Amino acid sequence: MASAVAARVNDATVDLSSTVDEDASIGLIDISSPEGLGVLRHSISHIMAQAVQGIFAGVKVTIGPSIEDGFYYDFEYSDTFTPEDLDKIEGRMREIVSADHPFVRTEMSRREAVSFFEERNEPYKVELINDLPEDVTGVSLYSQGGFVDLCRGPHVPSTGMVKAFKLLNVAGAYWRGDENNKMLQRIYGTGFATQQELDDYLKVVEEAKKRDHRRLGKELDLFQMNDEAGPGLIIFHPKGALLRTIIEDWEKREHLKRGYDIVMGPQILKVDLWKKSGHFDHYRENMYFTEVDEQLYGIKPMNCLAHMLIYKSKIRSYRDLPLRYFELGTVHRHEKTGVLHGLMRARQFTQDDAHILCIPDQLNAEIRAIADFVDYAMGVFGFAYEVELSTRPHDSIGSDEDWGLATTALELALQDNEIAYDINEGDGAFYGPKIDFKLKDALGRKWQCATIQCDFTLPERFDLSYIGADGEKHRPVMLHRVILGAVERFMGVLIEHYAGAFPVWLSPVQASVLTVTDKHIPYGEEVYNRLIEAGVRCEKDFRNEKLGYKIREGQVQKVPYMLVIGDREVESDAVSPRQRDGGKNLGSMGVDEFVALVRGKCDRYE
RNA sequence: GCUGGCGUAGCUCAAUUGGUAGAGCAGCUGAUUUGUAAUCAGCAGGUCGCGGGUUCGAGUCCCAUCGCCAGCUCCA
Repeated sequence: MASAVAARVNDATVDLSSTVDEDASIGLIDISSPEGLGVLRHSISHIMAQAVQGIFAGVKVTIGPSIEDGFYYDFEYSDTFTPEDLDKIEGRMREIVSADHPFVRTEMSRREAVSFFEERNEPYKVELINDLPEDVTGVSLYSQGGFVDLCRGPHVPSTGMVKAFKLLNVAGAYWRGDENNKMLQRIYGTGFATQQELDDYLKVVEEAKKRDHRRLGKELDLFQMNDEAGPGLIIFHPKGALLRTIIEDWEKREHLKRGYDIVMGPQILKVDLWKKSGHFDHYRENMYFTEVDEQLYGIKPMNCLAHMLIYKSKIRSYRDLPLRYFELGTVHRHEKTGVLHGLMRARQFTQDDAHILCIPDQLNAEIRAIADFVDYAMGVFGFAYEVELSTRPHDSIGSDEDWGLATTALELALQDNEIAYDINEGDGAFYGPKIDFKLKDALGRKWQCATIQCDFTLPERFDLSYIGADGEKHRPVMLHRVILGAVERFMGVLIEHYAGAFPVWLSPVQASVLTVTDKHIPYGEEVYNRLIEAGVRCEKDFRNEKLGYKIREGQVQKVPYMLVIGDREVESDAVSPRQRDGGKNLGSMGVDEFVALVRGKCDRYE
């Protein structure tokens, strides 16, 4: 702990929700450690609050925690903060830092604290104290340079500890995260132990912007969103549609390998069926409807209904189960405009959806098989993922017994597969618990892709049954599950993950044939045709441009291989592939050899 | 949906205090025939998101609307 960035922390133990610890311990903490960094950022947020109140009269403070990549503080203020204001605030913060005010902890009884903040006209702080559990008798306050804040701590010893910080942006946020509450102004910032780390972080953020899938989607000519078509609707261009086709073909093969049946349902179904399923009552706000011949139809926001009808189309025996119905199901959901986000959150999208109907005894094996499938898929596409188990929410239907059974089934399957998971209390679907698999995108956002959900409701509502060995009717259990989630969202995550430079098997264009001069066009044409015939996804660039120009364009378009065709290639009936990654020239090889090279990169996924 | 910001050529961006819209790239034409990340020249391209208003005059100011971006909320 001799490091220059080590800081003494006045108190690392007292919690606001506990009674005051009279002998608050003095700890040591390294502000370059994750915990220490959180403390540092929290201290910076206090400094920011001090600066804001020093500059703008009448600002009321609320809360200001550290978060994953920095910190924020929420303020109530009559005017709105501008980017110029952020500069001003930053300037004032630097003054506070140079003054090196100590952070001083004091303790008060609840009553004292309430009157203290009432006097200072800080109603949000008063509310926070009043909402503490009844058994809390005292609270802690921290002050630095005359600014006092209700806070459980800990903090760094003094403002001078702060070496590197930056305010990033201002945005709205509801008081206590409730949209019925007043909207506050949230100032985001970040801080690090050293300036170098801050600079590195800002560079990463900049880098991440460059791989934003919406930007790359345009640059690589994959898709567009169009005002005239409508918000949240994706129009796939040839290369995007090809990428999607490659993914969907992979899906179909993999599902058939695993004993799924491919099915297809209609896009619209009579409204009565949606009433029967419960969607009309629970999900109407997000549905589109259409009326034909005085009959109201619901445009499907989910694919389950047709699958229910397929199951019901004849009497099922226990010998038939499990039945696994798979559909690349296109759904429409009327998402609020503010949540739309390129491919990641659209109003029309296609799920790699399946419904598995099985005997309760088969549940464990089915869930484990799905978890294996997900793990395999993530490996194939090159992703790490996290797993969460979401349990019963307050607003839910079904018996305690069913919930217990289903939750246990999910949990046991995870344990049997030795998968680490977090519990997400109360975040299940209203009809059953679920396992969520989450991927991280380039900006560190987590996206739910795969999910496995138990459902007792639909089999009940549709009165599904099978004839057991005992000759009696029994109710099957149902699993909803997706592997990649929505194909569109998965493509968005893929684009950002690979920054558009897809592996060969996914690249919509695997190779581009480039001629050096016009006289090489006939041989170039021949090579191009042979490649197309061999199934290599190929483009040709026979324009009258210098080679360097065409190479550059191929690199910008992230084509895995560029085949330069000049005198040498014509004479030897060969190609000389240039590799996208690293720009390495692979040397002269026959066309067949190159085809084998490309196929070798794709085979294992077929 | 909420708060804030932003909408100018296919793309990325300019346009003093309101005074007739400009550049680079891409596109087209021509010259050039070129060996691993941008050859040169010329041409063309915009109802400044859409609709109102203020003004002698609006890309610029005001109102409304649509869309996009960030965050919040939501995410059966």
